[in-house]
Amino acid sequence: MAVTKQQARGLARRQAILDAAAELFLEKGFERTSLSDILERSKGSRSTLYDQFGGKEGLLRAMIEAATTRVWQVLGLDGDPLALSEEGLVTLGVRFVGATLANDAVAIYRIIVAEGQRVPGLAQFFYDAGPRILKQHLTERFRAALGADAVCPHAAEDMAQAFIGSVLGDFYFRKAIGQASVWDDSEIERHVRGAVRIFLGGVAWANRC
Amino acid sequence: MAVTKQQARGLARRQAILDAAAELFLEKGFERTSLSDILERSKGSRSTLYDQFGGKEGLLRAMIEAATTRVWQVLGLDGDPLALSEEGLVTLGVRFVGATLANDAVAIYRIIVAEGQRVPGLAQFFYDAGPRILKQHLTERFRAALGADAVCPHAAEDMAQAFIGSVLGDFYFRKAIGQASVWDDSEIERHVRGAVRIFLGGVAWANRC
DNA sequence: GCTAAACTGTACGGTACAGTACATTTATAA
DNA sequence: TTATAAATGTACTGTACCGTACAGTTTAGC
Repeated sequence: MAVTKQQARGLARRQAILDAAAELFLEKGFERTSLSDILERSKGSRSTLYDQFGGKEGLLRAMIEAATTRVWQVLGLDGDPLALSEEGLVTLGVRFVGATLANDAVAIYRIIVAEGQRVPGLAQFFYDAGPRILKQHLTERFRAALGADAVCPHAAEDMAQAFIGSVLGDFYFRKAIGQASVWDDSEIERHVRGAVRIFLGGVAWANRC
Repeated sequence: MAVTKQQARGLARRQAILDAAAELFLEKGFERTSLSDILERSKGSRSTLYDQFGGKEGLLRAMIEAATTRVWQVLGLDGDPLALSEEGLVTLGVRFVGATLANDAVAIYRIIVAEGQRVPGLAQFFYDAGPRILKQHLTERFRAALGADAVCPHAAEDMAQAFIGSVLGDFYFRKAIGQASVWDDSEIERHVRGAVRIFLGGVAWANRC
């Protein structure tokens, strides 16, 4: 067989440590989580951790790679054709904002902000596996929606960027610093609608109540 | 006299410690800066530091309050009347993006992201003294530009938020995680112009090259 | 010159924690 | 059954660093 039972046993312990690390890192941050915390929760042994990950930083890398993929694929927008209508974009925007503000996603971002400078490749991986893919995805859908009307080469990308930025507003900024962790759904929708109106029709449209 | 020479001497030492702390915290982050580092650079004494600030966390508070004010007042936009023209908004946007991406400002944000959860009031102070004031300022200027045309009560605020969000794009997000620390000015301007066009005329206008 | 405030310098207790070493136990394969 | 691979448990080392104590020195005010 491809994976022997002994190897499977190793993988199981690896996963248990990884799960505990993910919980604790996301909960308390990287610096403030000790290896003993992780070993206590995973029922694993110090030696196993070093055998599998080489140390605390290796564990961080492994955890970020797993968690980033997991958290951001929730944002994988379905392939429905994108209509450039107010209702369509408001629905999309509300879903996008909600998923982006998910606690786990923001917690990973916090860790990357704190450790990304120091750990080579961490920020790059995170960005490529998360936000970058999302932006590309949205760009493609805007390009399709524009269809033959598209003239300017950057138009679809600019649109995706403007849509993301204006719909998110400063919600993400504030959530990252731990301010007002939960917003009212209706407040988010109201904001998204305002942004979508500007996005669709420009400043003049923003004035419609 | 209001301040005796002895008190002045105290204030000078306080400032020296504060300056050194600001440099080191912004350079290496809060957790990774030791009091010994700060004392070495400020030529101060451990006892003085504890007399003046009560400890490492008190020093952080004092440093954040000083630095936030300093860094964000650079963004204090002048009071020129705001014209809702492409060129006017592009100029404003480029200046705004440049100031927001200043190394010191982003470094403070990183510290707040890392420590804001744990130190009560820190994030609140930062947000109120920085981003919040800026948003209010911009909202007022949009309200004035709209003048009597304004009908919807939230219009000016929505506009300010959408403008900030779309003009910033993901530059701030990326800079915060330490990715691509410097962008070409022309790239920023190109992006800002794309955002401004959408902002002014909606999606349809984004297609003009 | 005397007094008091402010600052200096250094030493040390206590603690937390990453990483290593190694003897022991458990599970798998032959 | 026996050999081997994998995981465990624990103890230990070395280090970093916050916070405190305290004796000594500089500086200002009268």
